[in-house]
Parts: sequence; structure tokens; C-alpha cells
Amino acid sequence: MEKIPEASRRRLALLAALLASYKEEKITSIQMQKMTGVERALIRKDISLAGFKGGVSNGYKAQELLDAIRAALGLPLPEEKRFCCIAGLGKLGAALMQCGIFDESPFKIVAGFDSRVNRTEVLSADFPLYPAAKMETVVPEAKIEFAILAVEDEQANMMAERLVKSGVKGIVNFTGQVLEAPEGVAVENVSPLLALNNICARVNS
Amino acid sequence: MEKIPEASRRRLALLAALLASYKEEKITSIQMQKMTGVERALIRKDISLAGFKGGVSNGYKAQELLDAIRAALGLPLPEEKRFCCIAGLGKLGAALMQCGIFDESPFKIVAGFDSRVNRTEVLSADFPLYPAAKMETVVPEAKIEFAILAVEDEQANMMAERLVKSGVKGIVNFTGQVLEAPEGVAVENVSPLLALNNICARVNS
DNA sequence: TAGATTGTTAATCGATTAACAATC
DNA sequence: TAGATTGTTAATCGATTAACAATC
Repeated sequence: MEKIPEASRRRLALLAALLASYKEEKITSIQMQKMTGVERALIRKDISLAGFKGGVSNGYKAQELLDAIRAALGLPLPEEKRFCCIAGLGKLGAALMQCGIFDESPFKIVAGFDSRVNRTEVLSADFPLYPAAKMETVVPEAKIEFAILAVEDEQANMMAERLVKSGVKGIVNFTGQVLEAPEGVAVENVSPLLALNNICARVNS
Repeated sequence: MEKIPEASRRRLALLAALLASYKEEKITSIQMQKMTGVERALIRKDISLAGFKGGVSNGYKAQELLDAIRAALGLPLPEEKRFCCIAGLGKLGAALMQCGIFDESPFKIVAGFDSRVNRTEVLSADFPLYPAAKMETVVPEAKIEFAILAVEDEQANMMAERLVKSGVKGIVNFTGQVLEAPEGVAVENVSPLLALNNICARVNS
């Protein structure tokens, strides 16, 4: 398969997330435009890029479409868990690990790391917490693929580097730092602070 | 001033955030490329779009540049606080309000809302918590401009609509839903779950 | 000065939109 | 069938990159 452009992949990933809780049997590009806010011609283009040709003149079968997108993007099925860890167990990290946000998802947090030993001793979770020194052994052993980075900004790059060295393939970055990740490691920035800045930049100009 | 394209504004907002903690007096586009990961020609283009012409052949004065970007984008200075609220005080919302992530920033959380009365009674914070019914009166009174949305997906659109009606101009969306916000209200999506999906989509294709 | 960097213009590249024959 | 929607191609649009004279 020819590779799908970044912008299309993001839209398809969003579409897949929304289709996962879609109830009807069939769906048209017009309905998908309503759900995602993406122009319907572009929706069809993206679907076509994903290699799915199953649409007919009254729309797509939602389940078939979802399966095709998941296959094209390598998205996990709900039942095949992908293992994740949280690096940085300050208030934000601790909350992310306890808030159950991933409960219904294919992502499962199986470890937490912090460089401050007292954090890993004071906190409790459904999964083990380790001092950061254990990262390089735990990540491969526990087959951890992705990390959620919630350390202080100052430690962000150092921690990211260690996560990558340990074998992590993607990082959800809650810090305000731009991470220098090597080719092949995906980083998604979700800093609430940068998000607010972006909002200001859009509202006031 | 001619309007700055979306992509440029985002890069400039990021650059501003990084410049805020930059220590040297002068900075070149090459250094900014290192910090942001953005090609240096594009950095200069963005700066030019922001209307700043103060660069000389050994770089820009960092402070001048930062001021200019802030002015062009309407970004707040560190000391001029912008008031925010959190809607949805589940574990994630509660953590966001307590974790101090905005402490050093121009954004200040001044209210929390939840539709479940017991949440607003059980939790405590440095600012008042209200039942969601009070939103329409509290938001304008407290001069709240932006909201952090951390409710359950099912309530996301309803809550967003109420926030907008109450006068909020931007929403940082932690839910997995796409919000239907009217023209003029900015939404930034920072769903950790969608971020992980995007990472999968990038790593596996 | 020589070397480095800016600011801007033109060239390239890629992404979105428009349009429409084919299909059900 | 008539009407609606898909899948795809060509046209448009906008964003990034290359290039370089001007500047310090």
C-alpha cells in the first residue's frame, strides 16, 4: 500500500474513534462530515487512500469501513491490548493513571515510573510503580509500546530519551517541551498549556 | 495586519512558549530550528508574517521577538491573567484543577463546574466549585474566557454548548468527542486517547 | 573585510476542492 | 426508474522550500 499522508491519517484515526461508537449499520460521507467536521469530498478521498472501495450508492457499511481503517492504519482492535506506561507521577501523572480514561480502550497502563522514590512508594495503582532506574529493564519485559510523559518540563527531554532507549515507540507528551525524538518514534503533544496558548492565538488574531 | 495562517500561528505560539524560558539575549533562526524542529526558512517566514522586522545579520533579540509574537497573536503576558474554568470534575478534571500546571502561566483557574452536586461538595480547591446550573451566571461574572472540558464523552457536546452560551471563547477539549463549536469559538483537542490512536496510526503505517 | 544571517521573492510541492461518470 | 452517493480525476489553492541580494 502507498503510504497515507499525515493529515489523512489523523482524520482517519479520528473517524475510526467515532465509528467505534456509531450504532447504525450504514453511514454516508455526509453523516461523517457532520461527525468529524471534515468536508465530505475529503472524507471519501481519505477512505479511498485507506484502500477501502466498499462504498455503494447509499453509503458505507460502518463496521466494514471501521475494520478497513483500522487495518490500514494499524489501529488496535478493542480486545487486543497495547501496553503503555506513565512516566512522571506528579499530580497530573497520578491522576492520568487513576482516572480510568483508558478503561474502555485498547490501551492498558501496566507500569508507572518516577525518579523520586517516595512517589512510587506513596502512590498506589492497579499496576506496579517503579523508580525510573528500572525503566530500561521493565519496558521491554512488560512489552510496553507507548508512554505517557507527565514529568516536569525540565526533565522532559531526558525522560523521553530514556523511554526511547528502553524501546518505546510513541510518546504522548503532556509537557510543554518539544521532544527531540528520533525517526520512527511518534510524539503527540497534548500540553494543556500550549493548547490554551493556541486558543489565545486563534481567538485574538 | 493581514491575517496569519493557522499553521504559522501554531508554530509562533509554540515558539513564544519556548522563548519565554530562553535565557540568552540573542537568538538565530538556526537555534530556533533546534528548539522547535521547524525548518529555519519557515521560522523566518513565520516571524515575517507576524510583522517583526527586527532581525539583523547575527540574529534576533529574543525579548523583542517574543514581545512581537505575543502582540501579533494576542498572547497574554505572564502577569496579565486570563481566567479559566474547568467543566467536569471527575478524576481527570479534579487532577487538572489541583495539579498546578497553570501556576507559572498567565492562565488562572477561577471556577469548577460539575453537574453532579456531590462532586462540587466533596472536592475542594483554591477557587469555588459550582453545580453546572450556575454556569450561565458565574462565567460572565467571573470574566471567564476559556474552559477546560473534562466531562464524560456523552456529556461533551451538551456541556460545550452551555459553555459557549455562557460566553466562553475557547475550549481545551479533553474528551474524545468532536465538539460542534460555532464560528469564533476556538477548540483545541487534547484527548489522550485520540493521541494514542494517532501514535498507532503513525507507527504502524 | 569575510562570514553569517536576515527578509523576501519565486519555485516547488502537497493537500483540498470541484466536478462528474459510474453505480446502486 | 429517479435520486443519491461513491470513487476518481483534474483544477485550485495554500503552504513549504530554495535561493539570494541586502545587511551587519
